[in-house]
Amino acid sequence: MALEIYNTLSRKKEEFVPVHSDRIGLYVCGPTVYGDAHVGHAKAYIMGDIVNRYLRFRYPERKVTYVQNITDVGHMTDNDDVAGEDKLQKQSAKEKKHPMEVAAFYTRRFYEDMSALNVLRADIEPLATGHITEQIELIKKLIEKGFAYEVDGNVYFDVSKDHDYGKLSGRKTEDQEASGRVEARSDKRSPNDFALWKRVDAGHILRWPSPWGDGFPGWHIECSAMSMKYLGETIDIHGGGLENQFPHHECEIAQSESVTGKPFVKYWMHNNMVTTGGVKMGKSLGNSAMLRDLFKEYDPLSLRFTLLQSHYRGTTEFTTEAISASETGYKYLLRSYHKLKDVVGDAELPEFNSLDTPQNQSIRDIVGLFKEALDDDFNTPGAIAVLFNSLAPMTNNILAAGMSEAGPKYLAVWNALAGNVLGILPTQDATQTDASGTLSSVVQLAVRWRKQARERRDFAMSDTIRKELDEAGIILEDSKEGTTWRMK
RNA sequence: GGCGCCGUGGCCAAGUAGUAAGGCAGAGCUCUGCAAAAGCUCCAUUCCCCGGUGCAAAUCCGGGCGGCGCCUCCA
Repeated sequence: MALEIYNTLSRKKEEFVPVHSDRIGLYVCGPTVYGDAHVGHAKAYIMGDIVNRYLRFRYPERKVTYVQNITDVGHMTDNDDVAGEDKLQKQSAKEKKHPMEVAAFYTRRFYEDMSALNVLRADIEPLATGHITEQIELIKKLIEKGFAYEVDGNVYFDVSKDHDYGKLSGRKTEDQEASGRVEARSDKRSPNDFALWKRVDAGHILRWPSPWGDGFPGWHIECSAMSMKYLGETIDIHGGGLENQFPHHECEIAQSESVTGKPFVKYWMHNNMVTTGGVKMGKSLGNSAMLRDLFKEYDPLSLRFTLLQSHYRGTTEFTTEAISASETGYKYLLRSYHKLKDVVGDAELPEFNSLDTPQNQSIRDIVGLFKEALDDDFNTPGAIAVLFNSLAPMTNNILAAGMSEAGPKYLAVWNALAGNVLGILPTQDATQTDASGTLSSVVQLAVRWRKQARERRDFAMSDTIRKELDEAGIILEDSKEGTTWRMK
C-alpha cells in the first residue's frame, strides 16, 4: 500500500516517492496579508495541514519540513506597471497605517484564525520582505544566464527562453497571444513575460534598493527564493489554490528551473474552490464568508470538519445549512470520544504504534481502512466515513459492554486518527476550563435535587430543572447508571 | 478565442470498469415517567440525456444539454 498523490504536472495520481531518503520538503503558498481570511483560505490551509499531518503520521522516520510564506509585499492589482495599485499600500492608505503595520496586523489575525481551525503552524514561516536579498540574487542569476532582461528599472523574465514554459497549466504562449486580450502598454518584449523586479515611483512606500534601482520584487520570485533557501533546489510537494496554477506556479517553475537546471517540485497539489450558490467565493467578488464572522456562530472545528467532508480537489458548496448539518454529525463523533475519555480517565494510554499487532485485529482493521482512504490522494471524506462506520460504533459497543481494558487502546486510536491526523478533536474541553470544579459541583447539586424529585415522582420539578439547565447550556442525560451532564 | 473542471437520492458528498461509502434531513422500533443519548430497521434497480466499446460502465469513447474555474490580484 502506497500513498498516491494527484500531481497537477502529470494530471494523474502518482505513487509518492520522496526525493530524499531521510526528509520530506513541503511548501504551501501562504496568504497576502491585506485582509481577513475567509472560508476559501480555510480550505486551502486545512488541505496543507492535512498533508503535513499525514506525512508525519505515515513517515515517522523522515523529517518533514513544512514551509509556508507570508506575502507582505503588496504587488499590483493590475498588470500595468504604471496604473497598478499596490494592495497593501491601498489598504494602508485606507487604514492610515504604514503598509508593514497592515501586514503585521493581518498576519497575526491570519494565524489566530488558523489556530482556531486547529491548523498547525508551519516549521518555517518566512516573510517575503525578509528575503529581498535572496530574491535579488536569484534575479541576478537569471539575468546572467540570459533568462531575464532589464528595461528602465524593471526586470522581466523572458518566457521565450524557457522551452517548457506552460507545462504545469497546459498553456501555450501562442494561444495566449492569439486570445485578443487587451494588453496594457508595457516595456515587456512579449506580453507573456512576467516581472521579476519592479521599479517604483516616488509615492511608493514599500521599496528596496537593487542593482536596477529602487523597487520591489515581482510576485512570483518570493516563493522560488524562499522554497529553495529552506527546502533545497528540488522539493517534494508544493501546494496552493487552483487559481495559482497559472500564472503564479507556472512562473515559479520557469524561474527556478532556469536557474538550477533541476526540477523545482516533484508533486504539485492544487485545491479547488469553495463555492456558494455554485459560484466561486473570492476576495474580489465580495461573496466571501469571513472566518471571524463564522466563528461567532459555529464551532471552528465543526467548520474544519465540514471542509474535510469534501475532497480537496473538488469544489465545496458552502452554505450555513451545510455547516449546521455536518456539525450535527460531528457532535455525534465527539460524544462518542468524550464518553470514552471520561471512562478511561487518567489511565495510561498505550503507544499507538504498539497496537499494530494481531491481538488487536479490530483496531488494525480500522487503522487500515483509515490509511487506505488517506493514501488515496488524501481522501478525507473517506477517512471520516471510517470514523462513522467503525470507530464510533466500536467505541459505543465498548462503553456499553464496560470492557475497560479496551478503553485506553481505543482512546489512543481516537487521539491518533481523529486528533493527530485529522485534527478534529478539541485541544481543550469544558472539564479543563473548569479546573477548580466549581461548575461541576453546582451541576452535581442540581442533579441530586432532580434525582430526589424524580424519586418522589415529581416530574414537573424534574423537568423544570432539566429545562432550565438546558437554557443555561447544560444538557442532562438519564441512563441506567444515573444522570450525566455535558455542555451544549 | 485558448486551457481545464464538474453534473451521483430532499440537501451535502465519496466512488474512475465488477454491480451505488458516509453525513444531514425523514419514517418506524427498542430503551425510557418524559426527553435526550445509544442501538436496530427503512430511505437511489440507479448515477444530466443519447449513442458506442466491454462478459461487465456512474466509471472508458463519441455527441448533446446544463453549470463552473483559469487566461488580470485572489486559497
